[in-house]
Amino acid sequence: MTQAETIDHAQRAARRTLAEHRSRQLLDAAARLMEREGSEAVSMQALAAEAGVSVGLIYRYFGSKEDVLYAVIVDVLDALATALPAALDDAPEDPVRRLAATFTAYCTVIDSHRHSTLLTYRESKSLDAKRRERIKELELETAQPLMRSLRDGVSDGLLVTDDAELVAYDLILMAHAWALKSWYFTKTRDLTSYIDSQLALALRGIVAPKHRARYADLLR
Amino acid sequence: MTQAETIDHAQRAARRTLAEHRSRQLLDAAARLMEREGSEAVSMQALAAEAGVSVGLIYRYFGSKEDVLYAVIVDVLDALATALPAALDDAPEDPVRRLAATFTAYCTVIDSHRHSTLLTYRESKSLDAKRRERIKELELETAQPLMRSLRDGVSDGLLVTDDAELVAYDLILMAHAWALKSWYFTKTRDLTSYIDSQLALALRGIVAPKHRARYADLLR
Amino acid sequence: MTQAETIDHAQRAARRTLAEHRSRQLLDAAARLMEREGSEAVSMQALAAEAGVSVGLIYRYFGSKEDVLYAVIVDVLDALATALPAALDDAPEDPVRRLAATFTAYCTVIDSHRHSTLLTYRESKSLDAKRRERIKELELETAQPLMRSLRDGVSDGLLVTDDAELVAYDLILMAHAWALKSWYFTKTRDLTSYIDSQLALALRGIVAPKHRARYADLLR
Amino acid sequence: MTQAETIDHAQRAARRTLAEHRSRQLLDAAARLMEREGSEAVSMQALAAEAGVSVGLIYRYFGSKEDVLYAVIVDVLDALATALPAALDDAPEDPVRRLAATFTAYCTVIDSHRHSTLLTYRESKSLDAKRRERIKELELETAQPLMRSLRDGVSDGLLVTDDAELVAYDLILMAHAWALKSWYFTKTRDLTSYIDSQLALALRGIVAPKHRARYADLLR
DNA sequence: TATGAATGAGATTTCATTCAT
DNA sequence: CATGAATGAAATCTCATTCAT
Repeated sequence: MTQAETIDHAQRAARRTLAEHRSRQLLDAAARLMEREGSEAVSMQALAAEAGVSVGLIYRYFGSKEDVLYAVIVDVLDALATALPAALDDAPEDPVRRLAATFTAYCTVIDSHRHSTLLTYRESKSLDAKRRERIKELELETAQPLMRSLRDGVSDGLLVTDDAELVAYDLILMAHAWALKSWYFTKTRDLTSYIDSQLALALRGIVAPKHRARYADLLR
Repeated sequence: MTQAETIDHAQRAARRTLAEHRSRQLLDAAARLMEREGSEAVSMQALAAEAGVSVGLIYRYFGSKEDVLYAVIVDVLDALATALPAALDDAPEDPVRRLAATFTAYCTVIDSHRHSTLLTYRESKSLDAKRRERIKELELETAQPLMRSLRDGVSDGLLVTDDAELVAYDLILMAHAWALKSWYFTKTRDLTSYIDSQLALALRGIVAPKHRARYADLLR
Repeated sequence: MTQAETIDHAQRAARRTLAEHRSRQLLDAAARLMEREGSEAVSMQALAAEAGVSVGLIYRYFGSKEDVLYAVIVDVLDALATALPAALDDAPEDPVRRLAATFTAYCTVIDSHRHSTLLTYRESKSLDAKRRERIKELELETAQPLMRSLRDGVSDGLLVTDDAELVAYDLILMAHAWALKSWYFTKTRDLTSYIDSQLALALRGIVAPKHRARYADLLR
Repeated sequence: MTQAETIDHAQRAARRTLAEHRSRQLLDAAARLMEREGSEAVSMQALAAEAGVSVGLIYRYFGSKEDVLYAVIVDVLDALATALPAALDDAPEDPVRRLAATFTAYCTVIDSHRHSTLLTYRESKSLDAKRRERIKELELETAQPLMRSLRDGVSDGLLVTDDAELVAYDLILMAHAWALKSWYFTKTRDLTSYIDSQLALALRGIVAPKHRARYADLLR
């Protein structure tokens, strides 16, 4: 490697780092802004002001407003893609408990990205078809960890369902509902009790009768 | 009643009819528009074009764009307020079957107002606080028929749950999900099988073990 | 005169009467409306509502909104054209006292048409050149009675001025000012004391020194 | 001061200068536009076209159309607030001559802002209550220099009046009249002779009889 | 790389005017 | 003669995007 190549390499790395740093800075600003102003009124001007950069700069890192929106949404999905497997790292072997751990992690991520989650429902209209498809795909991928535990549970005879897909999606909906209907749920519950209640309800529908005693703690 | 009064009366009636006709025409156009354009591009221009009237005319029947949006959303809630009690008219006495009938009606209404339902999630941001509150109230009212059947079922020892509110809301979410995630669910299901599956799943979580046999048809 | 002609004649007269009645009704409504809403917001719709007729009907008696505006303004000028000569009917022979009587009548008419007077200043922009000219002419005509008294006073050696035109116009301005700056003048004065003060001030500038004693009452 | 700070400082100064430049450019364009179009058609489109900028840019410097209107009006009042004291700098000590100098300056400013002055009468309706109040206050302040000279003249026994406020306001009206009724006055007079005539007329009403000889030049 | 002034298309809303009844 | 529903041009304002510096 020549000296020039080394410098070039270092420069490119630095540039990539800066780019990542900027993206994060902007995404965080977007989250902060939505938290404060309510996930509406996310104009490029407002975003620039919140991030402490110029509007022009945003266009250096994102091609369009749609790009920013997309990135914010993907950010939640990325967080889920990271958090769900991580939650399983120190979870027990038991598929039902793994399912519980996954659902808990799901809800926790949604809670910390409440406004971005709303954005998924509100603004995905302004995304083009391709991106909308990609988001759907990513969302489906977040269902996989739930589905895996479910299927394992069924294989082991712990759970009973002939439609794991539907169950998984219902669980996802329950998690999303925490963001979508927080005005309702937070009136009488905090996140922990919401998770417990929903989990109990869902599990009661699928835990095999003869194993219910074993999960008494989860079924309330 | 003099002749003049009769005419006056007739005219006023005609005018009221026209007003209702126009409102309906506009609301239907809004629904159609969202159906075709994907619930984006709900501009007053587009709405006027779709309804085949002028922009100005919309403002004779609705005070603002917000008014139109609100009316579209309330329309769904009104349909629910009408359909849910109606569904119970020729439902059996059994609370569990009444619950099933209510949920079925709920899903059916949502299905026929799929795009308006999406609007509730997408555009309620552009509604002022008062209207947003009113919509929440109306939505909660749609939970009442579900809740009533649930509580009756619990009183009769047919159902077991200590959180009827949560169960009711989960059922509503499942109904809404048919609109929100139709891109996913319609891939492998039609409305009827969606209703059956969700109902089976939900009921399995709450039907008292000793009465499960009685509802074998509902629990699949 | 044939019978047909008689009927025709009677009909035409009735029609003319109706037309006059309608015009008056509308002009009065306009005045009332401006009084209440502040001489802005005089839309044809609002005018129709205030007059208790339909918008369409206004167009039967006035060709356009401009016509209505013009008629309202001319109404004030007509009132002046009637009131000023009338005020001189039972005024003394003395030119100075006739001047005082004319000014008093001028101010009184302006006071009772305060909002229409404002309209002259505010909306004459939206009148076409021809009408604007006509209004100027009519306004100049309202200056004539003042001018006549002034000139008579000068002939009789009671008044001293070589620019009766300017004095007359200043008096008109003082009268208009009661409408234009009522927010200021009404704070400390009523119409009568306003007239007295302005008259005293104006007369002190033009009454011949040797006749001042004679008008001590007017000069305060 | 570091180099960066210097640059920063310079940039901010440049920006302030640009902002002032733009405001002036827009205010001047507004005046020009009204001059040409007769103070009607002051639409944001027209203003932008006249100023040679885009509509959007106007909103960077003024929050609303009302803001622009207000600024144009305040511009005249500012010009008066500057010009009236300045006129007294090289005026003689004599209160009557100072009064004359102030009135002359007042009329001169009005003459050079004729169209903006009309705007005060025509468009103040479209200003909100707060701004309307502020304009009234500023207008009253322009009366102060006149009032001061008047009171000084009364103290010195040169002028006689028990209502300096009214006299001052009449002088202001006379100045405004040059803009309001220029169609009439400019037919036979130029600004200078208008000022002389009005001043002579006003002073004749208030100069103490025994001092009239001293101001023969002003009283004609 | 970074700025932010400038653009202009597009959105909502008003209201004078028309015309079928 | 009278109505008022319907029209649509025009006005104000916003905001994603560009570009000269």
